[in-house]
Amino acid sequence: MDLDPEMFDPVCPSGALPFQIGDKWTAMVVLCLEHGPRRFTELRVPLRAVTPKVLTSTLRAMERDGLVVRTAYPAHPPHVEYALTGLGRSLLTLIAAVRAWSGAHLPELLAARQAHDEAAMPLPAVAAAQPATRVSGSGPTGRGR
Amino acid sequence: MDLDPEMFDPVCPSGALPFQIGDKWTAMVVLCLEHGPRRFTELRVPLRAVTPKVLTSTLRAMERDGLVVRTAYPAHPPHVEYALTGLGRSLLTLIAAVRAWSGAHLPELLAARQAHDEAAMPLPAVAAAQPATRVSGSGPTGRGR
DNA sequence: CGGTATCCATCCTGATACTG
DNA sequence: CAGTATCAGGATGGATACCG
Repeated sequence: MDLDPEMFDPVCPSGALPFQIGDKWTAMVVLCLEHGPRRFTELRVPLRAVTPKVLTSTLRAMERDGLVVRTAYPAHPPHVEYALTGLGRSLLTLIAAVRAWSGAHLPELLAARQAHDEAAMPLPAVAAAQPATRVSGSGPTGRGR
Repeated sequence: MDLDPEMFDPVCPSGALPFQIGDKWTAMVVLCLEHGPRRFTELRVPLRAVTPKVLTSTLRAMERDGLVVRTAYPAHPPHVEYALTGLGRSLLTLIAAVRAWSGAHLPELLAARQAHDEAAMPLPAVAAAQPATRVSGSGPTGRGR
């Protein structure tokens, strides 16, 4: 009917963000830089001690996409600061929208997930206690990161 | 200064969406179902022939999270329809916000990326033609899905 | 039609250790 | 301090083939 085979841009599926922004750390880095520049080690604190390798690759990709600027002050010990660009700052409102959705709907999603999991895998003790109770559950559902 | 070590919820980093929603296909499935229920095979068309295995696991996870409902009509040949729930529909406005950001800023992001890549890796012919031109570029930048 | 079953290629992330 | 180098593990996405 109205499902167009070319409905989605192959470069940017669903008109969504280039995937980098949807990765594990980018949004968090943007939030960490919201109130001003931060240093490499400062960023690692709220990011639950993400390893330097991962933080480096995240920051490099963000720099490449014009979301942050890296400033190195020639000194010993080294001093490097990361700051949001205007483009990076523009993500703040979008991230706020995501957080608003989570605040409003995440509990419902989590409840649905829990109900689904419990229906598919009833407590063994209870299931065993009710001999003829039909289960009708579907197979293993597991997924979920 | 104000970077709180517990700034981010470990269950839902950055207050962002549970990761499933950020996966490769979920947002697209939501958009495909915007105007009414669709059948399994119908969904594969705009999704660029995603393999049945991947579409199945995406839909199962969405069902688990209460984003879609699956309805099977007992008939031959089989007839199964997927429809958005209220929760799934609530994602439409969020996805619209994402698309709006892309429309407004993606060109800028892509331009920054291209400029960065060209600066790091100038055309060999041009570079070779200018003997003493300093390059100063940083190392290999590659990433980018 | 609407899936499953296998196998496979990455990709991403992380732990650990070392350096200018 | 701000990274880089190496190695390893797991999850994701996909190709291909088969089934009720």
